[in-house]
Amino acid sequence: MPELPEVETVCRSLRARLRGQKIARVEVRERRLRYPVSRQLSFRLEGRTILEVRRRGKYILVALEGDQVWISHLGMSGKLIYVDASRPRENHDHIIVTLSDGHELRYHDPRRFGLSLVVSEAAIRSVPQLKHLGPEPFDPAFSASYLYAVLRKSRRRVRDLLIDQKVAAGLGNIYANEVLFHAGIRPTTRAWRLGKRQATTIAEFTPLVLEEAIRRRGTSFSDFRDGEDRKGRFQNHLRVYDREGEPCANCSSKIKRVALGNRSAFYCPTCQV
DNA sequence: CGGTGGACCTGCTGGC
DNA sequence: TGCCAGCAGGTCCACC
Repeated sequence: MPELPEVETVCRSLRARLRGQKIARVEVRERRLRYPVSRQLSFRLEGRTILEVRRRGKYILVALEGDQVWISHLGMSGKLIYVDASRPRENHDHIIVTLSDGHELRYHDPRRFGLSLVVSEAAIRSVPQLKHLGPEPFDPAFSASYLYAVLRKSRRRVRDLLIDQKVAAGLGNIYANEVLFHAGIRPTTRAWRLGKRQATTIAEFTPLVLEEAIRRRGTSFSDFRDGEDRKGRFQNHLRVYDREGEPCANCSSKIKRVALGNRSAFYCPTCQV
């Protein structure tokens, strides 16, 4: 569910709420996430003060005093929400963090595809899930020449390449499809067939689309909520994703859907070649 | 190494 | 109304 814009929205909405707070207590009610939650999670978090909240790809990093970082991934259906402690607990509230101001931070994830672990700052580089992440789309390293070099040597479909976290950290199926619409390229196109100009267009549109989605606080179909449990609004501005049969905003052709691997790709048959 | 398909989960929707 | 298949924003692994 949550791709870069959604994770960034969660981080921004939590940042001011969490900074400076002390973690009073951590209750793990369900350890069976994508990876089992360590029995030492509570011990490593309790008593520490939160310094900052940051993001890497689709991972949320909460830095704590004492050189510890609490890393969360929301999988497909996860939420990390800051709520009043009096609010009733819900099914699938797997981790409850009690804060010094009387609020709780709740990790909620029906499908349990997420992750939650604590490491030292120095160990972030060696966390298996993080160490192969590619450049952030807002980083200068995500340049036209970088992307062209990656595209030209791959026989994969361009949509598959763009959602590979080694290529661009944080891009997922929604935004890969949206970027390709703006670039005028079909998601099914083999990457090596694209030229420098097309690589440049993709490299330029990627941060623009993501920035626009962040401005609208992410895409909420059913699950996604920000750190205060509010929906995003970008679902109303999608050009192709989940719009099969609807008219293209540019040319009114019907948007098409194709299955690529196990997941859907969407495109305008007229605007995307 | 690259590509494909399935597995991990729950919940919602649409067709019959 | 009820049941069931299909599908969902992510990631990893086995297999060819």
